Amino acid sequence: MAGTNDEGARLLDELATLTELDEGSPNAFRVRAYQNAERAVKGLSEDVAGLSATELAKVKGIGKSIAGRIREYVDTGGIGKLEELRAQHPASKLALLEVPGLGPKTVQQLDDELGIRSVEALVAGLEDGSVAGLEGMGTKTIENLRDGIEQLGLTSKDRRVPIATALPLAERIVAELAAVDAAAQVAYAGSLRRFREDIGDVDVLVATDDPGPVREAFLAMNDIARTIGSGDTKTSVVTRDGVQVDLRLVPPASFGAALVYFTGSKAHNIRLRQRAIDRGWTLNEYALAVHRDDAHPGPGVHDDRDAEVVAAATEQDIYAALEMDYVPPEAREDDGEVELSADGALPDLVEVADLRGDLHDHTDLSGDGRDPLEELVAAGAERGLEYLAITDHAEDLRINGVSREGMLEQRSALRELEQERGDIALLHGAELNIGLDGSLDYDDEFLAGFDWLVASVHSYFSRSVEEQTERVIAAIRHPSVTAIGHLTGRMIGSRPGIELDVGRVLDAAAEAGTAIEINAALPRLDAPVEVIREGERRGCTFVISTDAHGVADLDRARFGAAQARRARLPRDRVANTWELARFQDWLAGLRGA
DNA sequence: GCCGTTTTCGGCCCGACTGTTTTCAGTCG
Repeated sequence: MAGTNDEGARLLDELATLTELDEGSPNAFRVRAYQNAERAVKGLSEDVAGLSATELAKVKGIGKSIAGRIREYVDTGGIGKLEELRAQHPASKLALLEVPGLGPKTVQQLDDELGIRSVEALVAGLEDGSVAGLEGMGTKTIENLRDGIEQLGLTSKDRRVPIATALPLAERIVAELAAVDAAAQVAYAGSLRRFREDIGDVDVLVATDDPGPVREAFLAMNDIARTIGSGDTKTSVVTRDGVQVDLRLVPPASFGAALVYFTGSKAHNIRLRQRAIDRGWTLNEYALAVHRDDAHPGPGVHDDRDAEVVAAATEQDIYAALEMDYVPPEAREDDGEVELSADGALPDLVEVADLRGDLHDHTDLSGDGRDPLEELVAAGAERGLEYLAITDHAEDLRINGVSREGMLEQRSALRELEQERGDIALLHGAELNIGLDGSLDYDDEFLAGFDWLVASVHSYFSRSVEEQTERVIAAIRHPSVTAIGHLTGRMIGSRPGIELDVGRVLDAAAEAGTAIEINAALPRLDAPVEVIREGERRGCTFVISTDAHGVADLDRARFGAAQARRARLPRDRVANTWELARFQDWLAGLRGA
């Protein structure tokens, strides 16, 4: 899908970094222009290869010059300007920007005055004292650079933590701090709150008038290995797992403004501030307030008497003041949501409470499930589910698949249980294994006896795009298959997904009516956001499933809803938000067709 | 380098922190 767009965006990113170094300032407007163009290219649904320079220049964020560079890349495979910059600033010099405390100015100074163009050369310069001779290099700076180099790779910005690690950590910290009396409100923010699949560091925000006890409670937590720094408003630590956590302490009246600010994304915030400026206001982490040039309170002083506050206490207040619909954190990436919310055109997005059914659940009948049928069903009913599909692994999965006899026994037990309870509709299903050739477990007649069938890939992850696409499409087109489970099979941070021709797969799913699962397990979050978006454009139906292997897993439905919001998927495209009658009608049509 | 119901020039988001200086530059998020 749009391979040239990905590569084009990557080249623009490199152009931005090299230009930053070349211009010596991260705020050089040319740098931001490249970064904006990069995001514009990423957000395009068409392939840049098919667009003329004139068409490209019409895209917001891309002007005449960058349009020309993109065409140059499409036509020749490279960009002259980029080659030029690469020659001037070798990759080893770019790596210096990764050293904490080194920015473009200092990197250029090191090169100009000492010819230092790599981390190795910097280490040598620190050893022999030549760096210490530079202007502005005091003993503290030298020490920080030494420490920074040592930490490279440990807590550097490049180290990405999978959401499955970061989110439980953040929730543990939030729970612990919420128990402190002085903490009025506690939340995690940053890219984690935006539900990115991997994050750099964890940001935790606490509203308090009395920072001392909050900070103490934080520093006393078991998870913490060492403290990087601690001030009145910010404390940074590294956990035993090597995850950096920043604690931010803000006045309660500013909590909403701080939450917006620290949730980001940076690009989204810039758009909000622009809207503030357009209205004669200014937006920062303390408040949305009337802008006054003559009333600069000075650094560190934020006296509300000096500025007329328009909104600050809640995020909702701030968005409302900016004449926007509230934008859920997952959608704050500045890829169209600002315009949509300003126009009142954001689609209705999925909340966990909208999920009436769960359609991928394992009991202890298959080897990897933990809880018996009765307990899982009871737990589903307790959580307010109106329908539940039991989908144990079918016989092809050698380790823990279920025989025909086992399935039939489960079916009668399930029908009986449904009658007895009367408070939840039960579907008898299975999770089928998609073989390398697209074949499925059992035979067609036996498959037709199930109410709901999820087909998923569990093996042969490294095959050609063509093979993978064909096997998945074969499963999609099978008349008894109702959904495709964890489409790519990826495990975030540890296993890449299978390579698919996503467009062909999604078109086949849209045509057959087979639903695409949004698997809510944090290590999976599969289908990925880009695939969901593409599927929405191509007319696919989705289901959000917990893939529960035990009662507790039912609670991760909220992660599936978050993934759907991140993809900005309209609620009505998710079949398990539908009331039972509508869901059953749809299912009957799907299986009868 | 991009953009425009104050448009073809003159803007471009905002503040904290650090270290090094005595009023600020660079870095970071």
